[in-house]
Amino acid sequence: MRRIAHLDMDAFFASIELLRYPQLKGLPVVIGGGRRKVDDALLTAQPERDLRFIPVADFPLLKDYVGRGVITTATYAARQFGVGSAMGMMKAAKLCPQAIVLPVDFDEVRKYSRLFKSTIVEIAPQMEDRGVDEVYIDFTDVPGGQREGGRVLARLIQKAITEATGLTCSVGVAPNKLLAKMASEFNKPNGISVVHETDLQNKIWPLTCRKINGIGPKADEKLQALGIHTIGELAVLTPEFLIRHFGKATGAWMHEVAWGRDERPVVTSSEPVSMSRETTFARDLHAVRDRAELGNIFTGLCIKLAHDLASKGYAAKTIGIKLRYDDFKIATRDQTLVGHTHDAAVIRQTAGQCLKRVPLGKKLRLLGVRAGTLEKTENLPENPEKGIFNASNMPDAYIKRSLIAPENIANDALTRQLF
DNA sequence: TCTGGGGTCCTAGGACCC
DNA sequence: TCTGGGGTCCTAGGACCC
Repeated sequence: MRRIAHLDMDAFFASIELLRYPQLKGLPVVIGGGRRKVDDALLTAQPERDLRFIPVADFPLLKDYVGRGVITTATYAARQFGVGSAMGMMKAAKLCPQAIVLPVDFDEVRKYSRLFKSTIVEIAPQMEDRGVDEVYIDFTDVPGGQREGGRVLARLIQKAITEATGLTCSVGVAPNKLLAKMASEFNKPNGISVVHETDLQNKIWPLTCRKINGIGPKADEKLQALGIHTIGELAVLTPEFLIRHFGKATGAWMHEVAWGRDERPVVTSSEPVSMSRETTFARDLHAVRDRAELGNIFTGLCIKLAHDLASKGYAAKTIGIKLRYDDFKIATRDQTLVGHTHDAAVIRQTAGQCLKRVPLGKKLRLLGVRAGTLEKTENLPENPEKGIFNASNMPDAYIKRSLIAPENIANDALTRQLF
């Protein structure tokens, strides 16, 4: 019988900090940043990390440090105050003034991430990576994986992870990934939950539709408008009805998941589809008035992206940009090249072409550069005509095929001058 | 005091090729 | 020459997830 586990680490980022600073145990702590700048500012301001154990309220320059940052995670003590991940840092500070703010230590997070995953793989080799703190594990063919519906193996893995890392995790075991993911939420923290097909009515159907991995705020809003709140209510609807309201693929999928059906395999390895770098500015910038600053940031992003690609051994055939305006509206443009590149100059030039096709009247909040249609560098031919482009061997007609109407390319003096 | 950064997948129209 | 259909690529936007 197929047994799939979903495992996620409990308050991963926060727990790592608590491990390092046990004196914070039981106190409300919010871990934030996301922006390197914030982290750097905090570390510069308080090189002795102990000095940072100051409540947010006593942090007069907080805004300068956290700026537009959001919370990555919060300890359970902080969550009591309604503080949660993805919340703006300043809002969290208001909700819980006694909270202590710490920056994310990404190197440390990666270290623990590798550690807990390698611990799992030694016990159960079929593991799917779902981010720094989450995995799926196929228990089906692991010795003992069927005992007590998977509970015995879950307990073994949980214990091994705690021994190796000092951290706790929650595990859900079920017939498939969909149900395993929901099950891992049932008993947090440090819990195990086993779900069988027969539990569908009593354990799954009472849950809100939002608990389904794949139903987000938009789909939920539509369902609410139709009077559907729980998964049980969703299960009653015919596929035809759902297809009428949500389209062919989504409608059919919704019906399947409401009945707890999911045949997706546990995928142990995959190739990246795209890589990107983006940054939210400390203040909104204008393409004309803040030209120099914007240009520097833009070039910096291209250089970082080129470095990411090269260091991971990939080259990209599609280069794109992403803008977020001050009103939070997003625009993207991309362009496909005749060959692949991981060269910063080529990326910068192509991304610059993209920028010419986007309205630049409004102030900008975010700028991003993206590389898509990736190929392993080692799989590309040596011949520069088809292989890897850099600034010196790039052909004049390096754009794959122009599907962009000329009138959509700004060619006025100002735009030419800018990019 | 609004709302980070890095991803995946899907849709949809038009171009283009056979 | 006309007509149509299928398949794939390119681009833009959007939903969703960690």
